[in-house]
Amino acid sequence: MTSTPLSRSEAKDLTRRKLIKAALAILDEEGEAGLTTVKVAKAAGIAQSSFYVHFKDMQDLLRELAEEGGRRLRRAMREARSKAREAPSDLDRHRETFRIPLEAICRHPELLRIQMRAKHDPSSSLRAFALETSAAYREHHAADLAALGYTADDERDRRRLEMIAEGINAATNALAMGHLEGRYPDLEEAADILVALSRGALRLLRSSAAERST
Amino acid sequence: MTSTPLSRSEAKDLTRRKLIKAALAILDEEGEAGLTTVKVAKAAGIAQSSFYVHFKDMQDLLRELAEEGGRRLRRAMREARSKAREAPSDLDRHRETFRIPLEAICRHPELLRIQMRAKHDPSSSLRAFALETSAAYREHHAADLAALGYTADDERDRRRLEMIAEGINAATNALAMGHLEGRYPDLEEAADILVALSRGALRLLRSSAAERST
DNA sequence: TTTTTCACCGATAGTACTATCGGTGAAATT
DNA sequence: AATTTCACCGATAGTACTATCGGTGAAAAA
Repeated sequence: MTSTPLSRSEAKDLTRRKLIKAALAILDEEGEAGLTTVKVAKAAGIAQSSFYVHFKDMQDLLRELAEEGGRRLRRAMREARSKAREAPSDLDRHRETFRIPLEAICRHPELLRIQMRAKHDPSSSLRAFALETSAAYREHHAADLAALGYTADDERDRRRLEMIAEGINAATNALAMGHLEGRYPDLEEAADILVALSRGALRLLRSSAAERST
Repeated sequence: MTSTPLSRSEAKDLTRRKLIKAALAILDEEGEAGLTTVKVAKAAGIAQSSFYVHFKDMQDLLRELAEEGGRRLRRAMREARSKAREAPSDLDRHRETFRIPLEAICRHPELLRIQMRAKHDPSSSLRAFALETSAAYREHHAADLAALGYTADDERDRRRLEMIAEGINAATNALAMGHLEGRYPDLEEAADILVALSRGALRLLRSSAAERST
């Protein structure tokens, strides 16, 4: 065992991280309603009153959580994009566009669970964050589809592209959750379905583009 | 104005319905966390303690709400099926399969909001109901797709059909919510997208069926 | 008419959580 | 070595909600 001659600030930072980690676990297991200073402090191994040494109140902790979540998400989206670019063919690139987020969700399912919950809960402190995240991911995906060659020239096509992105996102989340619940054991099959779904939608864009050029 | 010589049982039933209605409104506006006997009773115009004349506790009211919701949903699914059958062509039938639920959601968006929230909230008393509802709707939609001629013979195709149904359902909900939020003003466009999405997925089933018969 | 029933009331005990307080000891500074 | 700082502690006042109590008056039953 290594001895632990922690400086005061190091020790404080460690406790703070413990609080955040504990909050995340409780948030996932019991939801925002079950998240109390009593439980978080106990799980982090400190007194309830000491919670306030680190955060002004629970809102403050949740704000921090949202900021960290946002940072992680932006990093993940950047990485996903550069990874997908490595794919040799258009087909592979299209497929990677779905495989990567599916795997990301399965690596940290609690983040999606928390986000999906907050998105629809008007009382949630994380709601604004969840809505922003959703919008960011929708735009990201719309850009991905556009990068595959389905450029949207007019207002209507841009809206369509966004609808497709939103629909496909929702389907991605649903299938990932289904996988985690054990209903769809093979993640590759889920990716197949998503590719097929988006193919159908993109065919719509292509056909309307062809119509226009007639 | 008609005079109101209500019998005792009629008056009680009226109060009960007022409580349920108030609970639904609060559930939609503030979420399950904001649902208290104080607020529900006040909104229904009775004393907080009188809440217990009608329900054992809040769980009891939520159970009643879930049962009523279940009854409504089953009725709506029956009606949707018979309505879709009226469509003259296969194409129209396919489109109606999406138009009908989209319109149903927009008629009572609070029901979907409450359900989506409960589905992901482990602390929710309505969670079991939300999960059942989800599963029922998934099966319903899978049956709809099968009725369009995409019969699933083996295990793999059955699972695929279910994944498609789940994905399309999620997309339907997402687009309906987007419409309600004002992002997608035209519900017909949303239906177009959903038809296109499902077309793509069903093409996958058809191609694998063709492959098998080679 | 007399008696019983019961939906509703106000009061209140009990429970859970928040947020602040002064006190303590060890780390950091002087 | 003396002093200051501060992360943490236990205690507790304040707040919000739950669930039960006995009381009341009007409807229903006798």
